[in-house]
Amino acid sequence: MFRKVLIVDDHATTNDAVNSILSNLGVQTIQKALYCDEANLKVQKAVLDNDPFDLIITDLSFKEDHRESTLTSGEDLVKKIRSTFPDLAIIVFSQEDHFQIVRTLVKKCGANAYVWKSREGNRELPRAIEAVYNGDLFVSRQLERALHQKETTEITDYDIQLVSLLANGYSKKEISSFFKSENILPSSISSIEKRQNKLQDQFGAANVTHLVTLMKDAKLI
Amino acid sequence: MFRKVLIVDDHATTNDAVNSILSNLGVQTIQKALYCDEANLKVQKAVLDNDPFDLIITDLSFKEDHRESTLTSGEDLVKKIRSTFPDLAIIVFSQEDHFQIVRTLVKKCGANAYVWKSREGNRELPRAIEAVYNGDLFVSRQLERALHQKETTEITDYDIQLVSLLANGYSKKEISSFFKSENILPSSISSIEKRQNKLQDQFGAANVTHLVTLMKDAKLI
DNA sequence: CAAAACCTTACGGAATTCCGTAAGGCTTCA
DNA sequence: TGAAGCCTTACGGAATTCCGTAAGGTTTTG
Repeated sequence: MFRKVLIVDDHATTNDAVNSILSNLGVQTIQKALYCDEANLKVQKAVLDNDPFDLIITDLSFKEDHRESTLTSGEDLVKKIRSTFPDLAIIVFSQEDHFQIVRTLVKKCGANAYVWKSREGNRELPRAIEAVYNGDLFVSRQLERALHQKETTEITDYDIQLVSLLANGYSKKEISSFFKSENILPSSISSIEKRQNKLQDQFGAANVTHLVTLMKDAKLI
Repeated sequence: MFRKVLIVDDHATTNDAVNSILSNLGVQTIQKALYCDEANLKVQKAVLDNDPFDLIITDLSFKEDHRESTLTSGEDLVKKIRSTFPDLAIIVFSQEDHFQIVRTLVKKCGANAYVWKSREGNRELPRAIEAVYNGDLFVSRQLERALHQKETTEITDYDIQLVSLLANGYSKKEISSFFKSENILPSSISSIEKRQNKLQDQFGAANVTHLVTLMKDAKLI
């Protein structure tokens, strides 16, 4: 079983519950961090002390507070840990359930498991810990389709960036200029308009404001 | 101390942690509900059995699932319980922290306490339970200003309804017609335009799409 | 290799939004 | 009681978006 585990969550209730699960599994050393920078520091310090963590269980969303942060989300933390410590096992334990987020965390950011903080979360987390310890990938049953189903109308990073810019108040003219300056293709106003129309059809949105609403509800932006 | 308590939360980890806190406080009977309709049913059944609950601790947001629901949020549940059982103590235990939501839950919906699921949530919850048992109102220290500070540029229900309609893809023309048909004043296109401009200034939004984004981020819509 | 399909870009007209000004009514204050 | 301030509504012009069509290039398919 894992020897030394770090729990990263800013909800004390979650920390206590995960602590119990780890104790029941026989994990010897359990530490906690309440925000991402603290977690990153603890991981680095542990390596310097020649007593590294071998598992991290982290949430994705953290409450912003007065601290200056370089890592503001669980996703940032997962990326950072994966790039710095390629062998450190990472379990994401979050209530976020959108397929795009799951796919990103597991396929792009390199998490070893994604456990949905659902009603069955307490039962799935021990299973995820065992699976990851055995070298297996684990994703909550309800979210497995996120990794397998190939959607014919996939949302691309370009789409997300485009709608994010629209959501942040930029006009299509301004976005076109920005894309041209950043060498992001396609960059014409017409193309942006057509891509937006495509997304509106896909989401059944009446206009761009509605599209932004639907994509925020789906947590794509 | 409270005799019989119902915990309403769809996160098993939270349920377990709150369960521990209540046991430590000497609460004899603790039951759980994973969604709002289940909670409402349990409360009604307990009254019929002549063994009612005297406290409910509930989250606000619940994951939608396949069930047909009449109560889809903690706010719905709080309103329902307060209108049906005026003396049943209600504690809201949520990670939602926007002042408007706190004000609504406590002042309009009649919750006896609002505890923020923050890093100090585990320490504040026992204090909230004691305070409510003693007949006092309790709100997490960081959110107390929600009840006291009188904002000069308060967001009204009209504003929220207006922006919700904009967010859902309706044009100002359509909204004007809708307001006229529902006898909601003011209802002219000009007034709607001016009210939207006022909100855009207030939030520092570049356009209506940006306003919707900022108000969703603030969880006002 | 050629045709079909799709993407990018441009264009123009209709529709809507943005922006500022103005008039009348209501509320507040001196 | 009257003036000042604010709100609601209307109006018009400028700017932007919406919508459809078209041309050229690229990719896919037979």
